Amino acid sequence: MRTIGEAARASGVSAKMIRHYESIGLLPKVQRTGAGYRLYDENEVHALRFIHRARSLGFPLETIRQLLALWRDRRRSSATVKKLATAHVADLEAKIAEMQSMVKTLKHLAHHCHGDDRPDCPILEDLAGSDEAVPRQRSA
Amino acid sequence: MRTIGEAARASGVSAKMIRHYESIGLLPKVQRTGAGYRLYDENEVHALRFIHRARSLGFPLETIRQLLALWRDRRRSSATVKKLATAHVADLEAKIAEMQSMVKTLKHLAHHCHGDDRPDCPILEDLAGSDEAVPRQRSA
DNA sequence: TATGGGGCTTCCCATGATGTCAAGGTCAAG
DNA sequence: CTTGACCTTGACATCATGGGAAGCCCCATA
Repeated sequence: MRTIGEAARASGVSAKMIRHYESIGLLPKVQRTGAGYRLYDENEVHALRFIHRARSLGFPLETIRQLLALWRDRRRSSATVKKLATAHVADLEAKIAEMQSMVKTLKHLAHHCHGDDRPDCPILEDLAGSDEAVPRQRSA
Repeated sequence: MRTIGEAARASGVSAKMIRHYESIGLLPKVQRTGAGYRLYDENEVHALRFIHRARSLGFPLETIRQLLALWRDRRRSSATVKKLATAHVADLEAKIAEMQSMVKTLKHLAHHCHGDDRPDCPILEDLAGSDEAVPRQRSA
């Protein structure tokens, strides 16, 4: 039986987050000492490590909730787990693609920016709407 | 002069966000009608478009604040702008690398997961700490 | 002119995951 | 008994955005 601080150190999840996970029902309420201190046994610390690892792979807490349930369910099908993982991979890849597109654009713009004392800058021109830059009050 | 809804449609920034940007001082307070309706002129809509574009490139609002100031400063140096952009690119690339590492691990795990009715699943094994899975109460 | 619909106002709450800070109780060692 | 480390809860911050409620305003149409 460990206190929350010990469980935090043993799992890599901060005490703050352990309490938070409990408050949102990701973890069950654990035993308490007479003074109200939380006490964690080996199984609970193991679940914390599970969460920590899942977070490090970017899984959102809601998915981790499902993963934990599957982990505990001896009758689970690996297909269910795999679906969650591949869906997460798709999410990640979508975000990566979006960011790569940003990087591409930004690098292109930065490449054409002198980066000296002069004020002229293709980056600002792009942001300002290069193809429509400061239209002199198009009477609309 | 446009109302907030018109400015939103013209800029791509939601009315909700326009108000928010004003409240955090990203945008100056604009003119109001007698009834309290905000009114936007062409310059202000232009600034909104600027923000919209910058957000689409992933710039955080604090950086956009600086970019707006530079945009308005005729005595700016393009070097300053370029620094902001390249720093942002570095941020993006760091996040991309992190996510790519997640994807790599997840794909590897998923590849070895049967994805059928059986419960055995390398993904869960990894999360559970494959190399240390359920240590029978290591008396610590 | 009355009424309705749509737009505007402000304010509060929620998201997702985490952190910081504060005020107070507790425990163990000295 | 004091001190310091640890625990408790709760509020607030981050970052950018959305949703919704309550209420006022404006215009068009019947």
